[in-house]
Amino acid sequence: MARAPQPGQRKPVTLFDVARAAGVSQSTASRVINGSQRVVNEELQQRVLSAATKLNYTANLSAQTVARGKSTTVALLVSDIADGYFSSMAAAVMRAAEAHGLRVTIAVTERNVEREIELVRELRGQHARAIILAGSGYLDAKLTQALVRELQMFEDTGGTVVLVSRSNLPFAQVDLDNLEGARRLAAALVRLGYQSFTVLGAERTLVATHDRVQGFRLGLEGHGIMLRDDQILYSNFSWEGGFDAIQAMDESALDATELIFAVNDEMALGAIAGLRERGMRVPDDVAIAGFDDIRSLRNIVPSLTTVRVPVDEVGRQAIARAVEDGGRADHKVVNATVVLRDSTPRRR
Amino acid sequence: MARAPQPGQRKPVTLFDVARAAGVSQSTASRVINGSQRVVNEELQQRVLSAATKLNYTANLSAQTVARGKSTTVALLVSDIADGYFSSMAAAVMRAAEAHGLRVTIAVTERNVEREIELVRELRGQHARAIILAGSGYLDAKLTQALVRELQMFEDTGGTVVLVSRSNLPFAQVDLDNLEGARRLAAALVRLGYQSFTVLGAERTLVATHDRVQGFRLGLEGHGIMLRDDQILYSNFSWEGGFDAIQAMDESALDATELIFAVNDEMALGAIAGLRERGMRVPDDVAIAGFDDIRSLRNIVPSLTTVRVPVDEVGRQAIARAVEDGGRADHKVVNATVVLRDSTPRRR
DNA sequence: TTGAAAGCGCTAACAA
DNA sequence: TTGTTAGCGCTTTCAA
Repeated sequence: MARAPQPGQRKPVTLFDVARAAGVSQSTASRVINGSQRVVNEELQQRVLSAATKLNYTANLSAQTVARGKSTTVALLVSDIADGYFSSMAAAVMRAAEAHGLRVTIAVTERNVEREIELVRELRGQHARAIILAGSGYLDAKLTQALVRELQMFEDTGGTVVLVSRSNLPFAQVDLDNLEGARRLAAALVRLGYQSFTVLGAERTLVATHDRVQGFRLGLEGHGIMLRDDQILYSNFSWEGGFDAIQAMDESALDATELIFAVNDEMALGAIAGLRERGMRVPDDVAIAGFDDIRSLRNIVPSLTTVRVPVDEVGRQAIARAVEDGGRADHKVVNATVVLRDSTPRRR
Repeated sequence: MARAPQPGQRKPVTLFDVARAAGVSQSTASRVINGSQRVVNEELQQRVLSAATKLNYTANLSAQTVARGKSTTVALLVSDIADGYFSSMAAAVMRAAEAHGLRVTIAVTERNVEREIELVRELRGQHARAIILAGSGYLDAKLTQALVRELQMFEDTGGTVVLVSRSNLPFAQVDLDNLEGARRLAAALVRLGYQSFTVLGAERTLVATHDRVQGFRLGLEGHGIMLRDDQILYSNFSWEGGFDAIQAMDESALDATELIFAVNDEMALGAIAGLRERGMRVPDDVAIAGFDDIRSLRNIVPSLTTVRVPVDEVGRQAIARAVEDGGRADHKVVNATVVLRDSTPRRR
């Protein structure tokens, strides 16, 4: 039953009101305003439109969603919206979505798979058109299984799942060539004369960082340099992770390192802060490289060598996958390109 | 009429299905699951709950919104989600919202009032519980008027409008003490020995930046230093704005400047890049200070003097205003605190 | 305490 | 081309 409008609250103008004002049926008004295939008489069209304007009508999205059984909203799941990488990604996805007349709602997983699963459940209830999962992407078999189940249920009810930079799951994907990017970076650094490395990895269970570590290792091996396991330090996928990892390094290991590769820029920046704290200069005492090319790098001196991820392209591709409903398990790889800067000068 | 489910698509489980499985009426199921005031028999309660779990039921939010005539979603309007200030604000608002069981949808205005107005219209259609307007806030009378009209219509249909750091409109507000913060910063800088200043303002029409410029001016005047109009440079409220402003400064003006105050950190960082380009060092050749204390400042060397805006507190206050429906035109001021760092060393 | 039934605003199949 | 009407999934009043 209708609840009584609160005192001081006006009932919103509905399509019914518009139809009455224009002297047509509600269906005709619907056809004119929210555009169906059917064609409507020019004059009625005008009458409806001007009635809508006069009454200041706006469509009730929820009602449309209920009636149509599907919405025009895609959900973007990120770990942390305050992180430079994810906020750029969000901006890119929103830009791309607009071109398709889609709304984007952002949800934050806080790097927590349980929460991720819960969010997917909620989004199923919201009839989201698609879910774009950016970031995280754990290798943990059990949790992944639960997540996959939930995602599958989402697709069963008509939604599309798009994975960004996280592999091995049976859904549409936009992949970064993390492996190739890191491999080429390693090769370029060796060519610059670097010989001894320390890698700052993130949680082993993260697919993307795993690939970046592997790629870097392969790149070195391609030039006959072996990366020992004790030259890989695992930490959190964040600024703090990079900072802490450096703080925890012992003196001799640090001294033996010519270059530190952090699997993402935030970690690299944290590492730089950590090095500064320990009285070491970049690149004089140790060189450093990151991955992502986040926007805030433009403020860093010396400029940071990194691998650029074209977020705009990633956003476009993610939305493209989200709207093509046929493309289940469709796969698209976006290239990442090495950007050499001052933090890794030519050696000797 | 019901559309036929697409091949391969399962119809989502509805409350009706749950009720039938539990052998109760739909109303009872509704009361159990989506909690009304009414009390339900313990045993039925269990039956409904277990049926829901077994069937993997999730409520259809849109349907709830339609039936209830109001939603649990608050909308956050920001200029640019990739901007460090706004993405932190978004994170803070989302955190605060969760504690109240509210969803947040983020919309991007691209610093465009027309777009802002359009978004508010849409949100009225979506029955958003509240709209939080962060950033921008123009002084332009005509556009502001149109925006206010739209916001008023939003409130007329039962929503709450919350303005963050933008004044003089008849809605609930969370205000930063931009004026006081800037005033205290100026005072602190004079005490450090600075005497000649250049201010990088943003579009004159932005309320927040206007207050920051005024506050800074007042702070200087308090110590007998006058800020001439030609010592205030107006530019865009962004990194590029700061960069460009410095590029455009003439040599003599730059030489005469001991300290540059940019009305936000992004501009300050842009300005630093601009100075670097012109071969000037910070703080040796010129000191610099910003406003906001955005997260990425932790990567900046020398560290940047600024005025800290406690975004978490702002987010909490904004959500608090959003939920208390009585509080129309309620007003809350959040303090900003001066943080002196290496970019403004003691002079002489 | 429970259920039947009306209604939220909108869409779409069907008949005219 | 237009209108009538049933229905989307849910809430809530009202009567039992």
